[in-house]
Amino acid sequence: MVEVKVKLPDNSEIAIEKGKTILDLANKISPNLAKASLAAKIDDKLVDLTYPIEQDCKIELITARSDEAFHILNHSAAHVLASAVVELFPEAKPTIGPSVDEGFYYDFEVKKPFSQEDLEKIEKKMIEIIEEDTPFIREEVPIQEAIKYYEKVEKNKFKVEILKEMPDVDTVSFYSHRNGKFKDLCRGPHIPSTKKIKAVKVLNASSAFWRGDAKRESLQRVYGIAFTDAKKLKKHLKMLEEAKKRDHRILGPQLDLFDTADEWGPGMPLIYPKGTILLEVIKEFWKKEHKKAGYKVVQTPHLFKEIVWKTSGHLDYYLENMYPVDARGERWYVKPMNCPGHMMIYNRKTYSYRELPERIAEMGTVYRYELSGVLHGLFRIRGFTQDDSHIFMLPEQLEDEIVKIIEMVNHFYSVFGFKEWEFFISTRPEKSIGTDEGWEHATKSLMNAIERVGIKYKIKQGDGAFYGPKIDVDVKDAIGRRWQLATIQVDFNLPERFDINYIGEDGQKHRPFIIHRVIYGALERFLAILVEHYAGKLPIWLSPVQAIVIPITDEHINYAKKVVEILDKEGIRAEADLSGERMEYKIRQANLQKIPYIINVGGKEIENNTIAVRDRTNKVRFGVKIEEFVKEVKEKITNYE
RNA sequence: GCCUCGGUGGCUAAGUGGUAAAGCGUCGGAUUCGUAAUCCGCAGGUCAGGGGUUCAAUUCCCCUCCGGGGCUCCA
Repeated sequence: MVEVKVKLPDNSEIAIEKGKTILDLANKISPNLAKASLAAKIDDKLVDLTYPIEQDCKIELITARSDEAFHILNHSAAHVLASAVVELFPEAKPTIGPSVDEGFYYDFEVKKPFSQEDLEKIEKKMIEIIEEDTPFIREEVPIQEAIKYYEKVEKNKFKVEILKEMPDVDTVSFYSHRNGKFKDLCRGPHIPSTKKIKAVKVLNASSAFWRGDAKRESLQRVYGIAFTDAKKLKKHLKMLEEAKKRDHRILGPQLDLFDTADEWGPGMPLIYPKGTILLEVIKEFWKKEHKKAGYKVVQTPHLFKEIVWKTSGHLDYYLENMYPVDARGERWYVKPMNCPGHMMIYNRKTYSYRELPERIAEMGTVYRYELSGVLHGLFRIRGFTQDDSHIFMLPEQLEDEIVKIIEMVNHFYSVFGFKEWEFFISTRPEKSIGTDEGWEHATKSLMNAIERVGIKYKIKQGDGAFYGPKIDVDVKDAIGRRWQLATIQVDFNLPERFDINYIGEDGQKHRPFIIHRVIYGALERFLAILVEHYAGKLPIWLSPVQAIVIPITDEHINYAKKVVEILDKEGIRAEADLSGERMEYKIRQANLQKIPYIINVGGKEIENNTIAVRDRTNKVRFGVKIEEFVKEVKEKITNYE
C-alpha cells in the first residue's frame, strides 16, 4: 500500500492511501467534518470531495463556514435551477449559469419569457430536486464527443460555441445530478449532493444577451440565491427588504430632499432646499479639507467649443454620451468631464519643476447622455457634480501624492460614518497607450503608496483604463452593500493631447505625471448613498433640520420663535412648527422627518427659560437650559456626529 | 439602446366594455391641547399621451413617452 502525506491548514500532517478521495480523508479526520464538507482545495485548487489524492499535497476542506462555500453552493444551485427549468420547459436551452456575489443566475434561450408564476413553479421544482438528494457526479469527456453531444443530442448551439472556443483542451468535464437525468458542461467543483443546499430562493427574471452582446440572441436570465442554512436566507431576504425601505428614491421625496424626474427630463433630478443644505454641508467639508491639503479650487464653464473636445479626444471616443449645442452656426458641447478645463488652466502659464505638484480641484457639474435603461434614482443620472481634481507632478512625486490622497480618502469616509472600505489596483489592459516604463512606474507607485499607508488591497489584473492604472475604493454601507466611490487614476493620455509640460532642472520641457481623482464620485450619488446608509436618519451634522421647536399651544408661539432665533444664531439649523395641528401630531411628523432634536415649549419652559428636548433615543429631557443644549449640539456638529 | 414588467388625483392604491372606491397629504373651518396621528368640510383625475376596434374604451389592440428589474456602456 502506497501512502501519501497530506498537509492540513493547521500544519499537521496526515497519511492516507494513495488514490483515496478527499472525502475519505475527511472521514479519517472526523465523520462530522466529512458531513460538513462541501468541496476542497488541493494545493490551492478548488476540487470536488471525490477528487483522488495521488501525491503529497496540501488540502483544505471547504465547509459552510469557508469563504468559498457560498460560491460553490450557489454554482451548484444554478445547476439545480437549470435541471428544474428543462424539466418544466423542455424546449429551454441552458447557456451559462455562474455564481455571483449576490447568488447565482442561469441564462436560457426560451420561446416565451418566464412569468412570475413560472418562477414560483421553478422554485418549487428546485426544492423537489434538492430533496431528491442526488449526488453531483463528474465525468470527463473528450471535447469532440462533448461537441457532438450538444450538436446532436441536446441541439444546443450555445454550448457548442463555448466548447469550440476552448483553446488546447482535450477533455472537458460534465456534472450530472438527478442520477444522470440532467447533465451540464462545467468546470466544477460542486457540492457532493443536492441536499447540501439548505435554502434557496428564486429572486427574479430578466433578459440578458448571449455573451452580453446586444447583437446576439436575447436570453432569459433567472436569478436566485442559495444558502447553507435557512436562517441565512431569512437574513438575506430581510436585508433585501431593508434595502427596499432605505431606497433613496422613496426616502428622498419623503424627507423633502430631492426628486427624480420624468416629465422634466429623465436623469435630471431636482434637489430641494433641504437636499441642497445637505449638499452644501458636504461641499463645505470638501472645501475645508482641500484647502488644508494644498488644492487650488477653480471653475470651468459648462460648454466648450468643438475644438476643445477634438483635442481631448472626446469627440472621437465619447461623442455618444455628449449633449451637443448648436449656437448660431457653431457647434458646442456640454462638458461630460472636467479634465479639459483643468488642462487648459494648467497651460495658462509655464510651470517650473519647483512649482509642482499643482493640485487643481473643482466641484464640476457634468452632463452625460446615459442610456435610458441605466438611469436609476440619484445613483445613475445624466447631470451630476463631481468632486474632481487633477494633480500635475514630477514622476518622483507620484507615490507621495497618492499616499496623501489615500489618507484623505480614509479621513473622508470615516467622517461620513462608513466603517469599512476596500482598495483595488487595476493594472494595464490589453488595449492601452503610454510607455512600458510609464506604466510600470505608475503601477508601482500606486502599490507602494497603498503599502506605505499600511492598507491591504486587491489587484484587478488588466482592469485599468486605457490611459493608465488606477486605484478604486469600494465602500461598504450599513447593510453590507458595496459602492465604488473614489477612483485615483494615472493619466498618460491628457498630457499628450494637451501638450502639458513643465520646465525641469535641465531647462528642458518635460511631461508631468497627472492623477485624476474623485473621492465622493458624484455628489448626488453620494447623497443618495448617505440616505440609504443611514436609512434617512442622517447624523446631526448632516441633518438639514437639526432641531424643530413645537409650541404646545398658540400662547407659546413667541417663545418658540425666540428659541429658534437663538439656535439659528448659534449655527444650529432650527425651525418652528407653527401649524394648527396638535402637538402630538407635530411630534409624529418630526419623527417621520427624522429630525434629530424635537423641542417642546409650553408654560413651564417659558417660566424657567428652558426647553424640553426629545432626541433620537426618543426620551424626553425636561427643563434643559438653552445654553446647555446649544453647547451639546455644537459639540456634536464639530465632531461630525 | 435591447429584453421584460408596469403607468388610475401630490403619495399609497381598489376597480370596471357603460367615463372611477378608499386612506394619507394639501387647503379651509372648529379645537388651544404636556409628548408618536383631534374633529368636520372643500378642492383635486381628459385613468401617461396618440391612434385603432366598438353603439360605447380607463378597461381590448397598436405606437410613443416615462418608470421598475436586468443586459449593455462607462475615453
